[in-house]
Amino acid sequence: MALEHAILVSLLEKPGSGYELARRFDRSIGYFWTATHQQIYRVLRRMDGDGLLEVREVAQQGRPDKKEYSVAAPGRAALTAWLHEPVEPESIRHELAVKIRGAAFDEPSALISEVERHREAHDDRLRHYLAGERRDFGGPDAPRPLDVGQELQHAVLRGGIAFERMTVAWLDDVLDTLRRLRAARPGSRD
Amino acid sequence: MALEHAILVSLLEKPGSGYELARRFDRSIGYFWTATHQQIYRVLRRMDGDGLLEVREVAQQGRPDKKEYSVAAPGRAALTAWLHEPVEPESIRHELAVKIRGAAFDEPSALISEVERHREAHDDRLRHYLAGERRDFGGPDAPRPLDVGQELQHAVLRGGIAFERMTVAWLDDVLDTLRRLRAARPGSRD
DNA sequence: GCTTGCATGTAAGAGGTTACATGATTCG
DNA sequence: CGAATCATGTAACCTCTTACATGCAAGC
Repeated sequence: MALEHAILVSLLEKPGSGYELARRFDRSIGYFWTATHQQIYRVLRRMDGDGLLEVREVAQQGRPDKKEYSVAAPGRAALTAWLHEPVEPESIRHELAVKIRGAAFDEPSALISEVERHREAHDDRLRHYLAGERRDFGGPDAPRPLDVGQELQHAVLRGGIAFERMTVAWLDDVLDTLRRLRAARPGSRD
Repeated sequence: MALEHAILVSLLEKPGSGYELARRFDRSIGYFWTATHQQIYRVLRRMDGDGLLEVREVAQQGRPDKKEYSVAAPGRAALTAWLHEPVEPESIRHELAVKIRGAAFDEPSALISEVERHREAHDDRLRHYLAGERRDFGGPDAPRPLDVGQELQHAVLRGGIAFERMTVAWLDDVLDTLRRLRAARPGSRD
């Protein structure tokens, strides 16, 4: 049910339409929770039916009309209740790690280009996060004072930055390992 | 479909029953891919139906009989095909990060004990991984030579270690932030 | 006698992905 | 004139979780 809660947080930060939420789930919120527009529309309708949200039809010029959602009192109460109940620490799911272990049953060096691709993707994300940090928070050591919401958003962003940095370093380590294995068995091709 | 591939990798490393696989998914393989026994039994039956696996009924004494699965030639081919096709770099899903951003709309200090709990859980996992590394690979700088499978398993384990270490450090950072926010607003209770 | 471990499953439901569908406007 | 953006949805399908169910053996 975490999508529901992520939507509540996002709408409390700023009301918006399903379309706008879908775009946020490609960016800021999406750094730690993803969702497609189909899923978002479905959940919004359910949440509205449960009385957690308020809808306002907004007529626009030059654009289709939209439904602007905001959080109703019961929605805020639901979020508070969730914040006070413990959630289990999750384990990650990393498909690439499955591939790396699987490479032992194929040609390990054939994975090099795939791992390089992932390394670049994570490095891109890292640079993107760092740019966002400079833009929104004035760099890693923000000039205080920021408000509570900004402080917490910055703390979450620092987590994203730490994750991407760690991942890039680990994938470099994996690439070293794969190249060393290739060098040790000269019979194999890349 | 990554569960299918994780099962193929695990069965190539060592054939076993559904029950044994479920236990592996609580440990080694489970560090980067989780699955419950219900899911595993269902997928095993499907994979067997697709001809990817071989089954052998093993009678045991003092224990129920079991079905020992191993990878058939088409299963190995399916794994190889998957290894050669690119997978998309995944984004993480981190429920706790949603909570941290949501805390702006509640009492941020109320999250402290929850974050502490998660920090301890990740620290436990870290110590568990480090113990496994010493046991199975003789520590971070393994005395070479290990075989290819062990090298790759060690590389994946180093990723798990890096992830847990990064997470513990980040949660310490989050705790600092939450405590600083509490100190700045003395009216709030914990 | 009770709990834990071994071993396998069914059933229902929630959550998530992929494909398809529509229609207006703006920009190159 | 075609592609991209804004905006909302349906339908089918797959995956994953949770609850329930069974039965034997070993150890406390």
